[in-house]
Amino acid sequence: MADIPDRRRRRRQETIDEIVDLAVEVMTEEGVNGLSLSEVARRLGVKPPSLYKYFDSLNDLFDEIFRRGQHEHLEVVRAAMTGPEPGLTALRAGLDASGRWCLENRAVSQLLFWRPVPSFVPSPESFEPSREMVDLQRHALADAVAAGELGAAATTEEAVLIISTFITGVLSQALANEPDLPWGQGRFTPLFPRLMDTLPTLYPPR
Amino acid sequence: MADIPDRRRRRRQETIDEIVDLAVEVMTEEGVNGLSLSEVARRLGVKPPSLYKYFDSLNDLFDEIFRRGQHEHLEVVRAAMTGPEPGLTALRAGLDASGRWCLENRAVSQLLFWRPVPSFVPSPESFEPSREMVDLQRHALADAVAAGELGAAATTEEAVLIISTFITGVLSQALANEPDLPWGQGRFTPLFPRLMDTLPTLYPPR
DNA sequence: GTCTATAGCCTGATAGAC
DNA sequence: GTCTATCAGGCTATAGAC
Repeated sequence: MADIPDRRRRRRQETIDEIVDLAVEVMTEEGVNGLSLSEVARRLGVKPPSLYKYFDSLNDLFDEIFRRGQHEHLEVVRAAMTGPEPGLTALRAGLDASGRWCLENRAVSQLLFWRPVPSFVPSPESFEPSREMVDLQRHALADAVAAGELGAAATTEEAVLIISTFITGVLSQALANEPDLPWGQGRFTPLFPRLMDTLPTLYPPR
Repeated sequence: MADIPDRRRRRRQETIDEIVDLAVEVMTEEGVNGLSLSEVARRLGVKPPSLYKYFDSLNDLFDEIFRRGQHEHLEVVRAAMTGPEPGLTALRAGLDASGRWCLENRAVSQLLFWRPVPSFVPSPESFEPSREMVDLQRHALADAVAAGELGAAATTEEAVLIISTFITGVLSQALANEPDLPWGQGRFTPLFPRLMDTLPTLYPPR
């Protein structure tokens, strides 16, 4: 009988997962702030009040989606960067994986990177993965400098910002204008490799 | 007495302008799809049904905001490009004006370039200014090639896309992370000149 | 954990008097 | 052109029975 609490907790966790998945579905179809608890309840086959046993408010649900999104995105990028040769190769692999993930998770990406819901403010701890992300890129750039792929200036704040501008620009246009095409297809995402190729001229190794 | 219809029309036009201005205010405060006719009516000091004398539906109001936004943005860019020397200088002046306008009109920019309201589909004729915009850039690039500032490859579709990626990337990050800073301040918008400087290495004149 | 019931809002839109 | 009145529905969130 001692395992009954465990089973309960597991069931509860499964329900929470299901709610989050359905919520992401709704956001994808109706827009990020088209999310409503009632619609999620409808799809879960449950009445709206029942959801309040799992989330205290709509804002809490947003926060959980945000938190999971940040975490998943970070892990995808980290995984993609650990295999390949350090430096520029790893950096490109990571950003490539980021782009792919963002287009496979459009609604969540918009929540993470566009802030389309002014009333939703992510909790401070939700930002931790985003700091780690910058660290990953900084490290890859430092490796690239050490390997002679880039000049020393590539370890500045500016370099990180320029790289994130490349990926943000490509993704923003793809999400807005070609929302149904995966990474690598269409007019915009193929620009990314071309833009990354300019890094050695922006930060020439001496 | 023959001018009474004129005065009526003028009054009507003024009211329409006022509605649009208030709607943009609401979008700025509550998010693009936080716009509601009731809130506009409240601010106009009028009951919601009265607005239906001016717009048939919320969608029509969105469309008018979209149409005006496209038009105003195009004219701002065109004006900025006609003064200076043709070629790269004009191109940079135009994009600079575009960035400035977008940050001064954040909500409208989001409506124009991010499509955060899936249920809103702009009418086809609203897209005309956007085609003209591309033409302006194409012309400037052609001038730059003729002046020997860039290589012939700068007249390709790719060049236009890369330039729009630069401005989109910078603006997306500024709008999401530094929504209160004007063009030229903060961490992101100062990257733009730096990015434009890379054009001659991307498309080297021969 | 689920439900019904409900409070207390909000919304877009229409009909018809003035 | 403005209003009142109203429809018909949406929403978040809570209280309390089962």
